[in-house]
Amino acid sequence: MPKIVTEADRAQKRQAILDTAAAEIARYGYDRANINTIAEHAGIGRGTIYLYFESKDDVFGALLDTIGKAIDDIIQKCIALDVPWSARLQRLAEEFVALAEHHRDYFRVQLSALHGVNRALSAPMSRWLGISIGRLAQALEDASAEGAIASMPAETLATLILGTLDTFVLLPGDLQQDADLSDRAHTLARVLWRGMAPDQDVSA
Amino acid sequence: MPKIVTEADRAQKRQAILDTAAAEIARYGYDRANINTIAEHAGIGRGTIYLYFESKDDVFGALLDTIGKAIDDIIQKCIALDVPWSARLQRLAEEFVALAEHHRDYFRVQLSALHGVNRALSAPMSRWLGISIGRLAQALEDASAEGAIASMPAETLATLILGTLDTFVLLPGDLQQDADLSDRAHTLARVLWRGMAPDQDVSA
Amino acid sequence: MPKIVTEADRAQKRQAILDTAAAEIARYGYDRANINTIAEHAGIGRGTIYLYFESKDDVFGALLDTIGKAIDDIIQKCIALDVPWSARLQRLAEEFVALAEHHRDYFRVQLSALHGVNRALSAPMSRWLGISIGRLAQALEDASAEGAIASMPAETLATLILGTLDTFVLLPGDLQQDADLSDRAHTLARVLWRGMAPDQDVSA
Amino acid sequence: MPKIVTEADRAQKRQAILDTAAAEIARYGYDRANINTIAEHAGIGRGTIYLYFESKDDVFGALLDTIGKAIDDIIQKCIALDVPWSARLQRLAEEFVALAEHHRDYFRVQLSALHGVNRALSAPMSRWLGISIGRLAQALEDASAEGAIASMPAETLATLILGTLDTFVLLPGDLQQDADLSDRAHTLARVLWRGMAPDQDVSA
DNA sequence: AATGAATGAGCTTTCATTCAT
DNA sequence: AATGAATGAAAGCTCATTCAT
Repeated sequence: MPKIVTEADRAQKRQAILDTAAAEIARYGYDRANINTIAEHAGIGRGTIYLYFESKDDVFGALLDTIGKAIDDIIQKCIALDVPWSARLQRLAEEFVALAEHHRDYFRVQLSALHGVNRALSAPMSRWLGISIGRLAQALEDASAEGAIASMPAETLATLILGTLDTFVLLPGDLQQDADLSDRAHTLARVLWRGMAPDQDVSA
Repeated sequence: MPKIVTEADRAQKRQAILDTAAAEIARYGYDRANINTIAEHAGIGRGTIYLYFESKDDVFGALLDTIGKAIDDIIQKCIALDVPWSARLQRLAEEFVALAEHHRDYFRVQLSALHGVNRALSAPMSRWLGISIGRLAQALEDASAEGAIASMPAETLATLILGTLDTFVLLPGDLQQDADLSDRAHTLARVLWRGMAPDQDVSA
Repeated sequence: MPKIVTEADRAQKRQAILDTAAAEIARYGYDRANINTIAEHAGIGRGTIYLYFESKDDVFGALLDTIGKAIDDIIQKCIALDVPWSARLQRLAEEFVALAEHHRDYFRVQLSALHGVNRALSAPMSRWLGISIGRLAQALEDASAEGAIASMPAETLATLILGTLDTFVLLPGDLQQDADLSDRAHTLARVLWRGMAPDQDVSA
Repeated sequence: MPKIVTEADRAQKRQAILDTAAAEIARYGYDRANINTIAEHAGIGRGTIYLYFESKDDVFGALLDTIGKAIDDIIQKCIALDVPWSARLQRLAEEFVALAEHHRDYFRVQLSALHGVNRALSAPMSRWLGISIGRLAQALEDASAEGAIASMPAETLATLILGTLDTFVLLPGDLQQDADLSDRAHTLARVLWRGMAPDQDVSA
């Protein structure tokens, strides 16, 4: 009788590979992260990775999907909150910080994809970011129509917000700045809100 | 009889190598940009690069210095302007856009260094960014003391501004958004200014 | 309670594996034919093959025995026929063509063994071919003594006949020549017979 | 000043690689012949092979061209001889034997290509063989029209002759038969000639 | 007895770097 | 000073084989 491997076992191992890959990519960048090391750190054989993924690029692609989705989930959740926009921004910043604290690798990999490697690989990441930006832009447009925020080009504003958040959760660490990331997030949310609040309302 | 090569010749060839390297790295990322191709495109022999640089990493390091300095020059110039802060921000954004238009490669390489490759290589870039941020933070601190801008943690604000600018000049292109970059820069400066203006003054 | 597997079951499964292996090897050559695919096409588990054979080479060896024996059987049968040598040659060619039509894979594998792979693997095939050639040479020697064929070095003649037949049943297909294989076999037998007939008798 | 490498130097090294490759392929077959070993035996670095050839397949292709051409040259030369066909056959057999003695590897590689490896690789060899067979067939057709040989399907006869020659120069060695190859060639030519001579003339 | 997930040796290929010229 | 032919370490990937179930 064959060894029985449930779908859940497979999914779990797959995730373990992705986690290890994320750590490696975060540390060395995509090109230098190597399959041998990933396998070793994941505690599995070199060939095993190829039972779960078609190629190194496939590992990367799966990883980007996981990450892109995780970030998009945050966007979706925050813009759907039934609170004032200033609070939504606040929450958005907090959620990014939380994700960065649990999965700092995610942002490293995301930015590595956007900026560090060849075009082919940046495509999946751009796709997710495009989706998230579109989603946020739509919400901002609606808010603007209701007078909840100042009147501004929604897509530009959405790009600004998400681009800023992505960069912001990593930069302080990279630059070895020591102030607390949550405090920084608070400042960030405050500046963003003041920047986009309707003219009569800059409280926050 | 040794060929006579003036210091100016050397500097010029060195710069030519750096320019070609920037283009290659911007296109393929650091790891995939290859020395053979760089030499070929620079119109020199493969070995010649090693007369001007110690290694591929050394080329990269020199490039990052050039870029870091170019950006730092912009910061220095803009914060020294004798105009209101709202105008300085405006100018800063414009200068970034101008640099991005003349040397789009620079930002690609900068972000590739910060996010795409291994830590060792990101160090020189971080150093320059740290310098620029420190410089801007100091100016913001002074402005804050004079009441020219709202009271906020200066380093965080400086990090936010520069991080945002860096990302912002590339993201729209990457995402194939089609609005004009200058228009976007205008919006960006406006949001930033509103975000950091003293409470009584949010005009811009 | 162990599953009951009769000797006949074993033999049958063994043969199924050999047949599948023959097809794979014929299509891709020995080295590129892979055990995974063979198992899959044979409808059994990957490890099961190793219950029937020691290794990939062992599968190949067993296959070559099957093939070598099949060809040797033809030789034996044809030289034992109670008809003139011209007719025996004719029959030999027909039988080769028939085998090639039912088991084209066999000749592919045979030639792959003789010419395509390493020496170790060609040994079993050479052994069989040696046996067949020896058998045919003996018969030719006898025929020569009786004056039924021209006087010629028997081993050389036997090698010529079998070598020619082996090659001949595959070459036209490989070269995409379109004339009928049976017609070709007829011509082949005729040429061979004329070539070896006693001087006074070149009819055929 | 760059190292000066003449076209002749290049051609010579290229040929050295091909010779080594031929030996390796002859010994192990295409798939098991490996670039590492070829480089090692050729006394050059692994990467150097790739300065002369695009890939392993390219090495193989170049080799097949060399071999196919060498054999085709023999055909061309022999059928152009101004001697009776019996002598041309004799000469053909001798030339094949001579080539086999100087370049035994060639025939090994040729047959390895035809029979041992995947279709893609057998294509170039089939092409050459097709050319040679076409050439010989045409000459036989003419001879037949003039009554210099018996009336027979020319293409089939040409295939038979070349297929037989190819196989024949290797088989005795493979089978460790010890009779002299030249003697064998003589017998082969004699049988072939008797087989195809016009009816009134079977002398040789 | 049968399975197939897991393994890792071994392959082809790339490319930063060296060094004879 | 300049070159580019040569190198070999290192990477991604395949597949015969093992072994827990």
